[in-house]
Amino acid sequence: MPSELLSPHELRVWHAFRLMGEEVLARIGQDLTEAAGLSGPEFGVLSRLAGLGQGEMRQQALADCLGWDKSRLSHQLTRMAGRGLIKRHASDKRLVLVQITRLGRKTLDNAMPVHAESVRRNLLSRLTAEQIATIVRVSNILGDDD
Amino acid sequence: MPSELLSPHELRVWHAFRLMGEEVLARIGQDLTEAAGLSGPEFGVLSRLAGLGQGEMRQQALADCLGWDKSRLSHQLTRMAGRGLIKRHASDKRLVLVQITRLGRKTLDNAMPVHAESVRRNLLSRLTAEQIATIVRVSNILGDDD
DNA sequence: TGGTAACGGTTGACACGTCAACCAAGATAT
DNA sequence: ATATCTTGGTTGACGTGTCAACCGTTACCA
Repeated sequence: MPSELLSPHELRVWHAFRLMGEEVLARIGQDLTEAAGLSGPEFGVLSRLAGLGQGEMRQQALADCLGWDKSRLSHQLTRMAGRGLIKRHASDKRLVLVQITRLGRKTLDNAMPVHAESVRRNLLSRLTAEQIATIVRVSNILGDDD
Repeated sequence: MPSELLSPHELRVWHAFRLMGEEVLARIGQDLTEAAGLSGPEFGVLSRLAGLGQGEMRQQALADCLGWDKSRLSHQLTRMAGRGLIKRHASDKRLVLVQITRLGRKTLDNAMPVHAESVRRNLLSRLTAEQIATIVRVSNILGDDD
């Protein structure tokens, strides 16, 4: 049985795991911000909105496909509406439709190639096919709720 | 040459990569908070402080070994001082010593086994030795600045 | 010696996330 | 029909992160 505390080796694995995600995410976020003026979360919202929803979507559905809770999305949308990237308008009285604006669409179109290039440069092109396969398998394993 | 945009497969890899880190980090952070009343960042600060510094350390050194910038650490320490987990006191006139308090030490001692158990349950024990080795190798590759 | 650069740290503004409380509208049960 | 639950969404408070500006102090160089 393992000791109560993490061994040096376990600690190294843990730190490696943490750093891996943080650094890559940060770099891609910076590329996005510098080249397209969009943050990571903003890019996520806009791309789902444009992709799955043809530009218009119920807030609920958007939250589900992002894996976010409603509060997080509501705050994010408030900020993005302030920047003019999306619009909210109530259809029926109790559900809200989120719509990508012309500016949002334009910014997204601009950001997509930047994002693709950054993901390839900072992640995909650095790894072998087997390493990538392991990443995907590990992600599925760790994503299970037990 | 790859198309300008990410292919469905590339997209799957990217999403898998993002989720992997976020979910595990979130779970461990929750375990820590619920069982020991400490957030992830707070745990990081306290454990470095107790480990490398015997409880007392220059702010600079602490930032370096956390991989944080001075501003981030300053904000974090302000909050933690407010909670009574650490104390700041100027030694010489221009550098600040950070010291873990009795409460900080006690909370950390309480949190360490919780942290170890959570890291094992949410990460280490779910993966094979080869998968763990790949993670560490991949982390080193992705950590390089190019 | 005087100017300037580097070091160590703080602060304020703002984006992001989480949690809990709240609210209105429908749906359900009794 | 009234009470209650669920759904969809907002809000406020607070912790976390980043960026840029700022401020003393020391070091270094002309």
